[in-house]
Amino acid sequence: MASLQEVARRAKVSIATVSRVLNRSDKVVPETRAAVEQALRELDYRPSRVARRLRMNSGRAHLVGLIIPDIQNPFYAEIARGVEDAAYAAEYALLLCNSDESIDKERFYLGVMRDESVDGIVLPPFDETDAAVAEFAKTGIPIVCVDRSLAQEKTDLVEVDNYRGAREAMAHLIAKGHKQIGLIEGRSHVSTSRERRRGYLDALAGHGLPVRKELMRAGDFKQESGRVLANELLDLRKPPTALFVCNNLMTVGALAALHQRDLRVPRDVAVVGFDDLPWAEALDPPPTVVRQPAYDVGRQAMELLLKRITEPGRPPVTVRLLPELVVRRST
Amino acid sequence: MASLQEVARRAKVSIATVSRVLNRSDKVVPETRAAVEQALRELDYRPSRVARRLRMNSGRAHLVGLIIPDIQNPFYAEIARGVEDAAYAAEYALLLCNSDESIDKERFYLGVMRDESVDGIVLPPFDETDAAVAEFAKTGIPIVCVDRSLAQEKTDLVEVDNYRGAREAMAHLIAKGHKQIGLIEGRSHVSTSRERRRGYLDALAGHGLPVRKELMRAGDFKQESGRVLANELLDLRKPPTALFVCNNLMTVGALAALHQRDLRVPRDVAVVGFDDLPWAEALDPPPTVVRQPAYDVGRQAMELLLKRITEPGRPPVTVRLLPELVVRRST
DNA sequence: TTGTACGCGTTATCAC
DNA sequence: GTGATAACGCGTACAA
Repeated sequence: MASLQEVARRAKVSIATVSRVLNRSDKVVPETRAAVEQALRELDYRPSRVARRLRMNSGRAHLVGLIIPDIQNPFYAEIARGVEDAAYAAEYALLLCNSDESIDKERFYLGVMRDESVDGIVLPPFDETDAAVAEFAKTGIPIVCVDRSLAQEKTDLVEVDNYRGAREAMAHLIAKGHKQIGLIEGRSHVSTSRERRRGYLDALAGHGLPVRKELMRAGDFKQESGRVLANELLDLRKPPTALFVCNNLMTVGALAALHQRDLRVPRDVAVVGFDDLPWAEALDPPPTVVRQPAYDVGRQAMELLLKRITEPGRPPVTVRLLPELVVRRST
Repeated sequence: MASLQEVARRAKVSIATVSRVLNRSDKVVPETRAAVEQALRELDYRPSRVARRLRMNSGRAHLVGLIIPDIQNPFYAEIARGVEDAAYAAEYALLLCNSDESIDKERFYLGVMRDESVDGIVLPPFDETDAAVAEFAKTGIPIVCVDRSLAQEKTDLVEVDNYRGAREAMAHLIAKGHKQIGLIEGRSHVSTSRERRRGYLDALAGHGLPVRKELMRAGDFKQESGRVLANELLDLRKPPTALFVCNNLMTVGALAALHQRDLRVPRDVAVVGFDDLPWAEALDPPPTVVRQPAYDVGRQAMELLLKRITEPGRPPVTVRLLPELVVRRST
């Protein structure tokens, strides 16, 4: 709780000198430096990050924000962990918020970020046209998008090659002989959904398979919608023999629906999910998934943010990481 | 980015008046109030949380810290979610940190909390004698412990009745006919470990079963130690017929070990874990666990913290929630 | 009822 | 080399 003032008094110097000892390697004669350092130790002085933040223009708060839909979703937890580790390594603290896939909550938290004068934020935008984020971008506070991209604003971005992941998933299903493949995607204005759908459609076309519109359903990334939509698909007169489900929670929901109908996976219906699941090996059956390198997404996003903070003029960069098809026993 | 200064200029009043309009319902004549409010709107004024924090003694930062071992552990993710929801409801922001069960990382982050002048923190202490937390408590910044308690300091605390949970788990196992029950606990200086071990021992004694020291192993709460210790137990000349594993990650590790040895659960070895697992129903086999109400732990902790912030003199409170034995198919 | 002025703890720019 | 001192944005005694 000791302030510069008190340290200065104890060391019988001015606060300017103390500050110099702390920050700049300005000219300070060894004796006074020693005296100051002793006072610093004796009082267990620690600079107030708050006062520092108030004084500085920006970029030195050593604080960044992370806004994600839900920390309980392992995909975002993994991203968060990547961000946090990179932040810790650079001695940055992290303001974490859960937006619940709600644009209003996201807007509220963006306000908090602004009011806290964070050095920058990391987030997956609500969708491609996210007005709250676009508006926030105008403040000049650095933004790094993860997972999902923005249509208008060009910001730093770390994403995964969703198109490729979808193509691989579909190629795998098709190689297994499936011709009627159901798609359960997320909200359709989200860039990841768009890309995965494109992969789905191109894969069908590439293998000379017809597109059946009724086999394509859009949910909201949550478990319940996976369950509901899987049931809808299975109620079709000509139901799909395989499901391509576009995120982890919806995959769990879809599997639950299959389970409840006593359908055997993969014999009756095969399933490929997007996003890996924790302890996938312990699941019944272990699901085949397109694994995203979520930890790296988070880590690299934070590193990009740090770069932008120190070098604001740098043109925005897009990092695209590769997903990986992990074949297990649901296909 | 507009400051009080600018709003005042625009409304042709002093900053004091603007501040009054914003904060206190002080006497401000309707006309000037209207003028100020218009200026506020026109400039899209938002108070700087940083400046406010610097000015105020404490308790009004609307910022709290949460330090947990690992956000990727679903138990802590659930607590975090509970804390965050309660914080959001009160318009508090959350500084989140992962301590990785490392006392040094915890100490580092406690420093950050102090430097950030948070209104309070929520955390499960490293162990009962956690010196870093004890030291932090001296700053007077409110602390609410969750999950684990402190031996010396008396702080607000939200915990689960671990003893009772352990007794129920053991009673269940014993009722199934098991007499050789292995215990895989966490670090032994942690309050939860102590209580669960006590439950294990008392259950044995209560049913007239002998204690075999070699059946009791202490790990570090992480998955790998669950695997290693399960293997050690199974390598015993007289191996246990059932395992009581004291947290979620170690349970997963233990199940993996059993799997790898091609042992059937529960036929060859039965398993009860502490902490529920996400998608437990989809696991093979769905594990019997002692479920902790983690979300409520987090929510109530945050609510306790808010109470303490507004009423610092209040004597510390302990809230003890009940766990629940969820019988599934690993026993 | 409203305005002036101070202080919160820093950093940085001047003088000396 | 070192020391005053002016910001940063806000809340609040105190004066008007």
